[in-house]
Amino acid sequence: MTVDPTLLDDLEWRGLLAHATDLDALREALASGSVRFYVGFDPTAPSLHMGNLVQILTARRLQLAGHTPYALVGGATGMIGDPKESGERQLNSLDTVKEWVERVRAQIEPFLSFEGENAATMVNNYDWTASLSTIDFLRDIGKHFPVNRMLARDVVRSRLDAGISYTEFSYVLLQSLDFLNLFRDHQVTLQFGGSDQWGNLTGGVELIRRADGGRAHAFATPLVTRADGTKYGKTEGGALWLDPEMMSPYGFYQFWLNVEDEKVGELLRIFTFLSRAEIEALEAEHAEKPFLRTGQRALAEHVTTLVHGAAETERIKAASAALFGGGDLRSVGWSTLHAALATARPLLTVPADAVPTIVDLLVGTELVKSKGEARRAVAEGGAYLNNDRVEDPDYVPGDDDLIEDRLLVLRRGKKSFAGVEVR
RNA sequence: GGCAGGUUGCCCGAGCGGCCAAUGGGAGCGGACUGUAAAUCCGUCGGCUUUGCCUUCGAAGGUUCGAAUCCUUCACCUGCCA
Repeated sequence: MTVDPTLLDDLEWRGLLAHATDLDALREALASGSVRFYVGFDPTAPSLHMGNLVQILTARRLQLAGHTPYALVGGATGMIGDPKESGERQLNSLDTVKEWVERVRAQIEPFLSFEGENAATMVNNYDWTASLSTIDFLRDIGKHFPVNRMLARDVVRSRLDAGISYTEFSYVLLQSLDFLNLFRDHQVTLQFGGSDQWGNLTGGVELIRRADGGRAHAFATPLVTRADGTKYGKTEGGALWLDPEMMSPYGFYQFWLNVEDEKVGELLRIFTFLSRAEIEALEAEHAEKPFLRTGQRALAEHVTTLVHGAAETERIKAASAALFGGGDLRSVGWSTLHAALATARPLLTVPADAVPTIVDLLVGTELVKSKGEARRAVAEGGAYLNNDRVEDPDYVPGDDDLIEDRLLVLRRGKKSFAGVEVR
């Protein structure tokens, strides 16, 4: 298998190397042939999200460069829980973890190739962890972990006041054991993960050295944050899920389209497979004519295509054009408009002989959470019917408001649309 | 173990018997400006059958015409002394 010698430089240029063990040694290893590497995903939710996508795409980059992926789902580690600063995790039942493992597995698979010389392999750490005896675990693994070192880790230290269970404290041993097992049984010599995983990554490298005298490598990808340094999804609607049931592909596309100017270049590097030349061209164009939002459009299109496919992305682009086009909605055409609104969120159907007030429609379409909020939206001038501001909270749409006799387009603020079908 | 203090809306944090759905800041939301960006300014920010009513100020009781504010018990947290 021939490998792409420029891989590491490309990763570096894309800003994907936040931390790494000896870079020169890693460069040498990657140049000498197809390296077996692994990246793990714990089933902490029914779906992976934007943060995990960084790892998935990075794994794909390595595979495209000729290296051999082992994608690990954490059936075992998901039962324990990686310590996080905000506090102790709630343990999930075995059934829940098993279900989530399958969902996560299905989300990863489309991004990797399971054929050819460097075919990917899926593994589940439950397979080699579940049967491990406590005695063996403590003797063979635990002996290599000095508690004083474990206590010095940032996450652990940050939890010492609030408290941390022995369960979570032990997590690093399990993840390190994964690396050791894959090293022994599959000659896996590289692990990467998010920068919050750095301690766990080096834990594995160190265990391999202590237990087997082996040499392994690790690197961490950066945490993707907003321009002001806060986490994406932390404050607003929640995480950016990859599952279309948990986050509509339309909402997913809109997220990328609305990214801040100063983040576009960085995100194009991390989340697309566009070449360096292509990205630099986009950045140049964006710098010159930022109002065209060329970078955001390219970003939204490419990432949405990666996650939801080209056909879905085309539908979303058409929907976005219809809703944000700025022209007369009546000229868009019923079927296009209907599809566009349905893409944004489920349509509300109301009987023609009992059309509710604008306030009730806002609540019914879930554009607002309560009637109070709906009244406020109207008072603030943030409620629109067919792109015209509505000022009377008791307004009841009449026949003249219907587009092609059966459709109402509701809008809350600048960006949130909902369709109402009258029949 | 002793002494002192704290627990308020999404977060931080005022209030210390009626004028309190509760000051202020942040986040969020809306408007203006713009480019479905950022910054800025303005507004808004528990619910409802909305000139009023209902549920909120750690939990449960109590005092009072009336409590987030006073008393009692309980739970948790933080300082100081052992």
